[in-house]
Amino acid sequence: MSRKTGVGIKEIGAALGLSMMSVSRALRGVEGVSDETRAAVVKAAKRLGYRPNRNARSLATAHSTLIGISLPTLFSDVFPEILDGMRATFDHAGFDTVIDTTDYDPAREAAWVERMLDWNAAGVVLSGVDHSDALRRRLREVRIPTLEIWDVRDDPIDVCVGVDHQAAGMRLGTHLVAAGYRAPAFVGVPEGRDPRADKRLAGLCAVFRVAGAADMVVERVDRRAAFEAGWTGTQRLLDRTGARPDVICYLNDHLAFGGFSACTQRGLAVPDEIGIAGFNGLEINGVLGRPITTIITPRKKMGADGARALVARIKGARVEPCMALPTELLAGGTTRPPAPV
Amino acid sequence: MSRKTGVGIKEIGAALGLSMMSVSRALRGVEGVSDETRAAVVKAAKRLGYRPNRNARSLATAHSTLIGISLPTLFSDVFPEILDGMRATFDHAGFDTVIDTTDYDPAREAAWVERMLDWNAAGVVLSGVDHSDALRRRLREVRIPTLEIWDVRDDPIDVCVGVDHQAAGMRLGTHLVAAGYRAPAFVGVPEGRDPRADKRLAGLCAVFRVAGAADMVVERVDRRAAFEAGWTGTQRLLDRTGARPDVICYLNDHLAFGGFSACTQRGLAVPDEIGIAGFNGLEINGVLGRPITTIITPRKKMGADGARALVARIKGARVEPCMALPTELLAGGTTRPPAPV
DNA sequence: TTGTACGCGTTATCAT
DNA sequence: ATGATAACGCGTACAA
Repeated sequence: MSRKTGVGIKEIGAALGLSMMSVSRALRGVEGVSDETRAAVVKAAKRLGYRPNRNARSLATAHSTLIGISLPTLFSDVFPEILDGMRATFDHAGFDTVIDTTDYDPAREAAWVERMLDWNAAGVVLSGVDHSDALRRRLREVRIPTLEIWDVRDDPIDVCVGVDHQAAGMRLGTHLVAAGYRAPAFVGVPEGRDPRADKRLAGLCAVFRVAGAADMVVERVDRRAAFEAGWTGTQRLLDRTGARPDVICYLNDHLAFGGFSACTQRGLAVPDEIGIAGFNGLEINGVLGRPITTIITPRKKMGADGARALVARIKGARVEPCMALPTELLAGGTTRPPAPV
Repeated sequence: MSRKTGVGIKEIGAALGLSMMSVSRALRGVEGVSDETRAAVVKAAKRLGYRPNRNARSLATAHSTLIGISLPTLFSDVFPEILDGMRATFDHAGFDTVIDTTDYDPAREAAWVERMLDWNAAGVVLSGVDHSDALRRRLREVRIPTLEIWDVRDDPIDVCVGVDHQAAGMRLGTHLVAAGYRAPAFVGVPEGRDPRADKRLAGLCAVFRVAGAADMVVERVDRRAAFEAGWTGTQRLLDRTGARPDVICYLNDHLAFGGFSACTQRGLAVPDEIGIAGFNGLEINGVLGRPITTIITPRKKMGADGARALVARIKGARVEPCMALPTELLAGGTTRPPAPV
């Protein structure tokens, strides 16, 4: 239609008898305008209710202030917390953030990256570090600053900030082994759906294997609802003939709480008959009489650090390509204390 | 800079000896191109890796496929669920969604609306129906399709889809009064922060007042973390000299669980010594041995219905301006059953 | 069916 | 310090 949108630079210029360029310069705060004309322009812009047209600006400059953030899900507070950490930094630096959720679908993630590129995004944030070669190549080709958050690897697409999930799994496993557990089980989502959880599971398995424990029994539940997934997975696990785990590890604390609830409802004493361990250190843990044994991850700091790194990359600075943040073991009341040495 | 971005319509035309318009028509799927040229164009576009420039398109058409969604917070799963309901519809209709969180700050919401207008957004979604007159006027002035979600009022800015929070509060109150409770308390966030919670509280107060109950005791906690807010608020409430509530209502089920936990830790028997009631019907309720008495809200359906309404408005259709969705009372195990008549 | 001319609002470049 | 001109990539209107 080529319809006019409203008050533009042209109108301001007309009202003041100035060229569009002077107005543009004045508004952007760049050099080359006298203080008085700048003041006049700013005043007129305010009076006329001028609003810059971002599309036109992006078209002219071939870049935008958009940062696209791809998250698998917004449930369970984990990614909202990471987001919380990123947002302040991005806002402060003048970027607009666009969030998309992929529901753990790589195809959706790839499609979303293309859409962001269509918008001339300034940068993108992906969750995790497991992406197809095609996507990795594509992002490097177009040289768009890219942050991979929540997980780490030595060769990120551009920069990554997260925690070492396999190491976290090993750390938890070591603690459980020290407590004398030898028949571990794991309740999570279908394999491949959450690569981070798979890595943590791998870490657990490795430690228990070394300790000569029984093989890890794994129960996978395909549900979005975390508490219910933990509850259902635990019921199914304990219904299995021959499954006699002495400790159950969960994808995260919400699943663990669901599992804890299921165990209690079955009359199993925690931690005497069965141990329960989660992951993340979610806030529900702060109100439980018996805190869940877990690994605390610095989600907010991760978001803040990641955002800072991405902004630096956008500005052309070099930054450490891989930042692994420390985690903390919380020895809760849902597992036995480690045996004294 | 005026730098070229990549392969555009021009390049495709040049490669095929066609005018830009034929290429544009072919790519957009509009009439006026022979099937063979269209096929050739599509093939060439794919081969050359053509990607449309959304900024240019928006600039030319004075509208975009962007839908801006403003949410107060992404914690506690409530808004993620509403979002979940909206997303599928918007995606299917070809819209890109941009999410922003305001942390319950009206100023942030207003600023975000302006940014969306700068991007020529196709429509906006606001949370709740309590917005400043200035914002209401502004949105109506620019005639942008606007959905207000989660709450209802007779005169929305454009359309609203939600539940009647005061009625929900009254419904819960009626149930509690029938169960014999006469000394109510409420634990929530500072007044004005969550207008929906304030309305529910008003509904509760009205019902208890009519029943001749003691004045509602209100404890407000300023915390983002829901479980902990409920826990802390309950401790503070019960530490007050003279506060002897027989039932505590909470802003939502997560706060209620925190409160339940606090009561249990203080040795109070639920529901015999004290009743606990929440709101929303969050999924944690599905794993508790003693489900929390609550009002179940249809959050996913709300999102879906709302998105459909907004898409209809964007397409110029008239729709019912106010859609109030039904809620459901869940008589859980944290309150006494209603006395028999 | 296809092409030409121009505009969308802004910024870059080169002049004055 | 300020202005004129062209360009960003695409779509509309109208002509051929």
